[in-house]
Amino acid sequence: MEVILKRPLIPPATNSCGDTPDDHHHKAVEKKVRLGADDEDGRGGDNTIPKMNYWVRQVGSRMSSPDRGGSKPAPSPTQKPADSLLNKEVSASILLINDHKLSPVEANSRSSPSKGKDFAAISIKKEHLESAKAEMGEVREENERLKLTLARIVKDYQSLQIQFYDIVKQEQAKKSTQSASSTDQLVEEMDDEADEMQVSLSLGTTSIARTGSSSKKLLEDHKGSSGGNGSSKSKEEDEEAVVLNMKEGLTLGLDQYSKFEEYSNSTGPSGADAAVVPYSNRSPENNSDDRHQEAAGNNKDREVDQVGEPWPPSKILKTLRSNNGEDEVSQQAQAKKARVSVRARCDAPTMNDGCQWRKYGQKIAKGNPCPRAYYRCTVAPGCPVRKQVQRCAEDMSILITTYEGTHSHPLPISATAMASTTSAAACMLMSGSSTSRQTLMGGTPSISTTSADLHGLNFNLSGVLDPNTTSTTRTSSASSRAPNFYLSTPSISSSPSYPTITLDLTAAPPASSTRFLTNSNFTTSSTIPRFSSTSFNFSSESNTILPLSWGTSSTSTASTPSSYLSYGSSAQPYKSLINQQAGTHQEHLYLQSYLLQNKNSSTGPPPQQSLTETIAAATKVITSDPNFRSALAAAITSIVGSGGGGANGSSSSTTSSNNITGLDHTSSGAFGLVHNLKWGEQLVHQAISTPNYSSGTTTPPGGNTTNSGCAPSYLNRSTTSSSNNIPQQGGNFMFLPPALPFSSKSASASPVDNRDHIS
DNA sequence: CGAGTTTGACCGGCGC
DNA sequence: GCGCCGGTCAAACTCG
Repeated sequence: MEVILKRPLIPPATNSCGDTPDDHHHKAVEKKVRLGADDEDGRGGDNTIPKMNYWVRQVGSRMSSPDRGGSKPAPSPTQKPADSLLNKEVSASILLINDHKLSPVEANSRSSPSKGKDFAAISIKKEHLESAKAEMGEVREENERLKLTLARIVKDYQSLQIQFYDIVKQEQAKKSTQSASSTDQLVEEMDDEADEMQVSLSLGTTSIARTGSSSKKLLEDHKGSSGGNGSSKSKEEDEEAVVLNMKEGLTLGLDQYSKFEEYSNSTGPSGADAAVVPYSNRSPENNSDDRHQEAAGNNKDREVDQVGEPWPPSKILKTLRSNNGEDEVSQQAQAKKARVSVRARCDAPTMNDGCQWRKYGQKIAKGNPCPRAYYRCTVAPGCPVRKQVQRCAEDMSILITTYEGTHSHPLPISATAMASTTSAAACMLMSGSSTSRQTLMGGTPSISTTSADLHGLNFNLSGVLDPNTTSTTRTSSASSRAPNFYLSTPSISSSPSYPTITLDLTAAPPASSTRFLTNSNFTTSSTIPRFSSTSFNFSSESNTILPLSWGTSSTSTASTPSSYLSYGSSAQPYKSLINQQAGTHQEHLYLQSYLLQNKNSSTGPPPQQSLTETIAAATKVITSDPNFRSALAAAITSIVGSGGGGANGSSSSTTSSNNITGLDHTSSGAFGLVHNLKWGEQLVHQAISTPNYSSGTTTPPGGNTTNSGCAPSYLNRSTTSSSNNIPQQGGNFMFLPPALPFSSKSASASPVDNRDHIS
């Protein structure tokens, strides 16, 4: 499986366009195999068709991307999976034809004017056609080979997993004669092992709900059998569940952290009898269960278990300890308390990350004159995610936002970047990062500090200190001197009970810092909402801080006091997804394009970069953790595809629509894909039902209407710019008009925080 | 009037 | 046991 997933990640040799026929070859094969996997799934669930459309759309976008001059319309949104597969065949041929720059029709039509002169050309074109056909045949052959390989691997995996569960069952049957607690422990261990087994396989967009529920179902079955009533669940059912589970795991997603939480939930107050709550079916009340354990006895009357029975906090802990053992408790507690801290220069009260937050408290923390504000996610009731916002004591321009928890709801697209980044960081934090460091260092272990020069940014995995303490200031000053992108590990954190990973966005390489200061007045066609500025200062050394306009407004709202994020104000808020699809055709550009971009940065105007890419790069580093590397690889590759767009931008050295197109493709595509990977099923759900978000903030004290809150500039790009630059490719996604527009009023702009500026 | 913010009080964890 | 501290609650308040 992994071979298939990793396949497109192999950076092929690129031509001047950063794309190769071989590149196409890989993509076509990979996508087709992907479809084949879905076909084998054979269930045709709700998530299947959108996935198909997604892949089909990718091919379609390639066909008609502007720089390729294709014109074939993409398949219809209602295209069925079988048609999609058929379309793959057609697409492969078209792709190959595109590689040779001419379609057969073009070859015929253009050959008429001067026949004698063009005779050689025609023959050449015929040769191209022949070679294209030959390549098509190769693609088909390799497709078949890969399908066979996939089938064989699936089969092997099935048999292995069946054997595994048989062994587990046998052991369980033995141990069932012993104490019940030991049985539970075995089941937990089995759960762990099963989850571990799935890490490499459960790359599933499907996932959280179905994989989780099915595995839980399996575990329930085992539990039931251990209790003496297991005969009701046959082995065949178990195996079926295993197979189902495994097949679902073929898709790509990032659900480990969520799974971890779910797992935690399943080991809740009632121990082995805990109700299993599928992730997607969690009600807010169920979600509040997270808080039960997270709080671990924090507050008085809110401890209600899933059947409504009150559980005193102490009892929860006691039960947890008795059922799972101290280690597991601590592990869960750690997982619950994993935090991701984002440091960024931001003049606005809070960093607008696309989510809605409600402030529920404020406290003066020790060692920092600036109060720390506590926010709770209000996108969905009961969402356990909290964030703390505090200004750095030494540098008031640095805003430290610490996220905790995982969203229990589909996220607005504008929020997916930060959410995926923080989630990935939390995953890395919880899964251990030593190996990832090695990976980054090309196999050289480095405990204290590891850096990777990626995308022109220096990434440091270092023992940076907890941002929530005074030691953060040392980090800040350090980052000021050494423009590194810090990903701190909790190993040296001064608050060991809260392992925190820090994404330090305050620093940038001096040589390229100007790129982050680019004032991106995109001049596009008049209908496109224009950003007055999407600049974002990452440089802590240069004090040339441009006015930040995170929550930039569209042309229609530019004169209004409140500024809106483009996501909400855009007429077609979901087009970013389309861009995403269109943009992923450059996913193979990977690192080279960025390196190229860096090389070219001195010769041309600075390319448009944004926090998008920085966060994306951070995600890259974060997810280099082996547990998630394979799952995230595609996402990161896509993210780096934004570098491809940037590279194009640097070469074209304009802010023309083409350039913007590249940015749109890539930035939105990057995070859209991340989102798609991580919340794959939710993505579809989102595209259909997620309410429109206008998460802009209120006007800051300065009265700058475009300077509203720190929001990554990609939030603007990914949405506003997509109005008419990107061909829609027939729209394989169904984008319904937002039914529930969120208020544009900020939930996070706080006068208190404004006071921070004064102080 | 509802939604969001403010702010003093309260609680639990932790170190001494 | 006591005090400190981080985190949270909830009534009062503000604002649109």
